[in-house]
Amino acid sequence: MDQNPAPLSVISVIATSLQRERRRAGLSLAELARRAGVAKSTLSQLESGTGNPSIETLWALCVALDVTFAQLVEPPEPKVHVIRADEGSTIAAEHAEYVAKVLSASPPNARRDLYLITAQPGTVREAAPHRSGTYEHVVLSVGRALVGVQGNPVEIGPGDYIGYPADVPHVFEALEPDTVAVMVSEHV
Amino acid sequence: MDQNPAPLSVISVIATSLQRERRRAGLSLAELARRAGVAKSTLSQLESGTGNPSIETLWALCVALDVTFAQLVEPPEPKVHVIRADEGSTIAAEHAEYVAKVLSASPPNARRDLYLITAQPGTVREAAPHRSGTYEHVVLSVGRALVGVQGNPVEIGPGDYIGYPADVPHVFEALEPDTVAVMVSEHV
DNA sequence: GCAAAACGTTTGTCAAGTCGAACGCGCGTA
DNA sequence: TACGCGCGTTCGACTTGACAAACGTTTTGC
Repeated sequence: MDQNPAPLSVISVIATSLQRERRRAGLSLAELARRAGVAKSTLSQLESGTGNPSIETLWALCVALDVTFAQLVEPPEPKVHVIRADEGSTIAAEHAEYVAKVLSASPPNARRDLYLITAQPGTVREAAPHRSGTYEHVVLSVGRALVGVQGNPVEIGPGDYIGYPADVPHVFEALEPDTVAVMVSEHV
Repeated sequence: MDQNPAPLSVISVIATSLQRERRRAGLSLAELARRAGVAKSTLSQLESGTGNPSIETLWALCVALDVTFAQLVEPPEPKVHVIRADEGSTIAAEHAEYVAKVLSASPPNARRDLYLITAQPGTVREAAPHRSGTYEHVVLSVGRALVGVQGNPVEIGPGDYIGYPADVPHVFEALEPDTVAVMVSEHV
């Protein structure tokens, strides 16, 4: 039932993240333990990958370190990445009237995806609701479009921004040829 | 030792989130417990706000529910939001040669910010490194620009995308008048 | 209408996390 | 050199979470 990449490594990820964030904050193990209100022995075990912290313990450490929960459980991976306008894999709809290019997906723990959308008028793209907690941001670059939740879309033009919950039916309808937009789809 | 706003509420948030996501998935308490490999008594206690789950337990539930960690610890708040091209607060640099408009900030637990950038040629915007783990995505809409880490920027044009770590010095230099770009700044 | 099953809760036992204290280590100082 | 301080680790006792089993309740099916 587990094909996930990190069943028990969650602990080791937290171990390294904890140490990384603690040092970034310039705190000693004892000092952080004091501020978070946990025993330094506990913190020592966590950073060494031993043990399986409770939520309250981890939360106290998050608060003391001023970091988010996700910062401790998701490993980083920073690299410069360029995708030219004529490169990248595109996700075409039925016709070539709606083309979405994935610029930056968010594996493995989904968070947000970044798309470049090129759409033609004449067809309405009705998207089924995505998973709960999904929210989409759209910035229109070229053209005009009707965007938003189904039944109450908003017309936007170049430079306009719209954000809307995407866990309900929503639409994207180009009103001019070669309408281009940048879309960020994120999971809460 | 706890003055934080949510010492035990973390548990209650998880309790409600857990039940919400479980029902959204159409699973019974016993069924979810079976899939996640945890005792249903444990799950029952968690959903009732009793107890303080360990990371491994919560992780198993996240995997079984196919949700992210953040989905269980952060309450949602979905609303449609529109910012017209001539609206919104802008962050101007020295002159009017670089204008960044905040489209979507990410309070309170910083995650990602969404900007619309309008820049003029002639000045190089050199940004100091942001907090560790920050990564920026840029999609160019109009014009041309040199973007990327300092010392090794990349020239991009309309439709081009570039992502780069922003916890090191980086630059944004417009090469044409009225260069427009969408930028997503996110914290890992 | 009753038996069988499923659901969610409660209880008791065992394992494990948390804590405080003691320990070894390195460093600055008298 | 010896002392004191802070660091991070290890050890024993206590507390608590995870589990399996039994419970009462509701729903399904014969």
